[in-house]
Amino acid sequence: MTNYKSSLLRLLDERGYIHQQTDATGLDALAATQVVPGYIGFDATAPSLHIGNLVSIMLLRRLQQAGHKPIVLMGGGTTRIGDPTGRDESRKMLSDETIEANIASIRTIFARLLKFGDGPTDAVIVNNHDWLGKLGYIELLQQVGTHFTVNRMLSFDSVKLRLEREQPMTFLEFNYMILQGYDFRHLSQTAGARLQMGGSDQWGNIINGVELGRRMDGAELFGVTTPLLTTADGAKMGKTAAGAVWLNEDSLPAYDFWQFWRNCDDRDVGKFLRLFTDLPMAEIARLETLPGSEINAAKVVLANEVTRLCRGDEAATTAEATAATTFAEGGVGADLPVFTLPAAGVSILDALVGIGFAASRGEAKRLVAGGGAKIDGAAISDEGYHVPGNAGESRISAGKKKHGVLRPAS
RNA sequence: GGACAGGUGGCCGAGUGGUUAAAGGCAGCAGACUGUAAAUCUGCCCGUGCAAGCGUACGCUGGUUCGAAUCCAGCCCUGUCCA
Repeated sequence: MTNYKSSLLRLLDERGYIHQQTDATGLDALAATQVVPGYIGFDATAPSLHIGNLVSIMLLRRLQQAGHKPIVLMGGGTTRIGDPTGRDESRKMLSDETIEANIASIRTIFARLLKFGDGPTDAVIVNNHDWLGKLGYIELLQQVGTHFTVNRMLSFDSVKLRLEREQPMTFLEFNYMILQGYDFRHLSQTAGARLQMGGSDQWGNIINGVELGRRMDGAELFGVTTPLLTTADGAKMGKTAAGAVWLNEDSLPAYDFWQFWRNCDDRDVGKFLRLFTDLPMAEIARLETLPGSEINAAKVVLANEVTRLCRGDEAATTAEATAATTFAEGGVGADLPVFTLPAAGVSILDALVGIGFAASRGEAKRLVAGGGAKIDGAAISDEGYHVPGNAGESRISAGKKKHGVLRPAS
């Protein structure tokens, strides 16, 4: 399976993007001879995509790098349904305005990672609400409904697991896979799409589209899924203390984004470098085999590269500088969160809450009691400690990784 | 519409009248050890308060009781089977 003719599959294979394919040799042959328009669908449930989506986004980037055409499908229509895959509970219904606003916000990340335009390999964005929204129910049933059997639909994991666990699944959600299948068929007709990609959990949905295209139009469509991205200790990727690792700047500051990568597990460094950076394979091979604590240098490279791609050069440079100052010198970097001290000063508890290191005063107390609260590196063990408002700038820390600046109100 | 089972803290899941802010696990936070890693060990893990305490909390509403997550009634929601 490793002797691919096409640069596309060689690239995807060596960087670890391929989990399953519908027809590896067929796709390989196609990609070796012509430009393949390929798409990935993205939900619009939040105003930003997160790290879990980054594999898919990078996959589109690789597609373009290999000389093919990426199509970004925004799920304006399907988000109104809610993908039941991997979910035990029905998703909350989102208003149309929210969905449209989310789509507008999400688009910004693609602009950084893909080249858009009118050229043959330039990326485009489409919104499936444009066609799904117009679809009549009778029309859908006639055209598409005849190609799906309920027997088969029930056999898909997304449905089967719900039923086995005796969890509710609404008819609305049950239809999700049909609409996603319809998307593929529609894009193959209107945009020449031949390939749909997605996470491994999308396998069933992708297959549906491939088969629907064949049955309705006799089209030869392909599907590729990426491995489910987990961290080395098996947890689902993309969670930090603050929640999901968002790709958009307004959802997660660049410094925190940078820190996420800097703090990754040793064992994930190589995998992440291959998936999320454009560094040459030889360089990655060198970095990931750095022995012992030298691997930290590779993590810095990883953090820099990914931050650069997703947030821009300046964000990466500043974040790295901040980290260097903060951790190596025990100082305060430009990117650290700032809490402005009132003239009268505040209690240590209010300072911790104010800067966002503790969600409540109770939590701040526990932090102090546990010895995790520090000012200028010195542990504060008295929860009644008062931070003076006129003693100059100081560094406040919660644990070893969270640092911030206490700045007097000039 | 009927019969049965169920709805507990971020999640899973114990708990059938008081000692239950609610066992245990997961996730999370902090400390030790380290390399801003992993593993391991320790502590914490609803809010408020220095504290005693107070306020909230076991689907919703009402009731029984000195006292209810636990008993009763009605309602809402979910599952299984039946119509």
